[in-house]
Amino acid sequence: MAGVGGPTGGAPLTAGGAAVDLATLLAGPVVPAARGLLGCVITAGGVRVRLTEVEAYGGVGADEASHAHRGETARNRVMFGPPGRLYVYFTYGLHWCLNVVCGPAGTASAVLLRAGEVVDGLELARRRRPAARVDRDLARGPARLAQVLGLDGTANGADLLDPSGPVRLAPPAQAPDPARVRSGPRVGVAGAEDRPWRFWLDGEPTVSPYRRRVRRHR
DNA sequence: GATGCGATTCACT
DNA sequence: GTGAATCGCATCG
Repeated sequence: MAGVGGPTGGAPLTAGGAAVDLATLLAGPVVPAARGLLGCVITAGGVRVRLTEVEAYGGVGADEASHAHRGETARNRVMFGPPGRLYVYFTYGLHWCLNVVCGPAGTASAVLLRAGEVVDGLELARRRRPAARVDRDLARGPARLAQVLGLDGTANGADLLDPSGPVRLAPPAQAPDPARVRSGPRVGVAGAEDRPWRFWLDGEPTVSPYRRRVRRHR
C-alpha cells in the first residue's frame, strides 16, 4: 500500500494511510505533522539524526504552553512564517532547542524536536557531546539534539526543505509502524497536561524520560 | 527600568 | 532527588 505514485518531486511518506510529501505534511495541522515527523531524518553539521520523539505546540490563544501563545515577538517571529522552517530558541541561559514550523503562515504552530538517534556522523557527534557516556544519550533531549547537530541561534529561520541549506529534513526511508507511535503529556510544561501532544516511537532507547515540570523555588 | 523564570542539562548527595 | 549555571524575554511597577 505504501510508496506508490508520489505525484510530485518530493519523496513520499505514509501518514494515516495516505501518501503525502513532507512539505504538504508540514503545511497542515500540527498534531498530524508531529506524528509524521517521527522517523524523519534531520541533517546538519555532518551529523544525521533519526527523530524518535517530538512535541506539538499550537499558536496564538490555542495553546497556553506555546511561545506563540501571547502573539508575535522578536523571538518567536519565525513561528508565524511559512511552514518547513527551523525555529531555534535559547533557554536557561545555555541551551538551544529546535522546532519545525507547521501550518500556513500566521498560524504559528510548531513541533519541538525532543530526541533522536544518531544514524550518521557518529564520531563527530561524540566529539560534540563528551558528556554522553553512551551513544543513546547523544541526542536524548531537545538541547542535546541541537548540540549534536552543531546548531544554535544562527540557524534560526533556515528552510528545512532547501537541499542546499545548512539544515535539512528528509522523510523516513521506511515509515515507522503506526502502532509504535505513542502519545502522552508534554515534558516540562505547566498546565495543558490534558493535551497529549508529545509523540514518540515505542521501544526506542533514545526517547527521553518523562519529567513533570519541576516546581520552582521562589 | 527592574525582576523572575523558562519547551534543560549536568554534577553531586 | 536537589541545585547550579546563565541569558533573553515577558511581565510588572
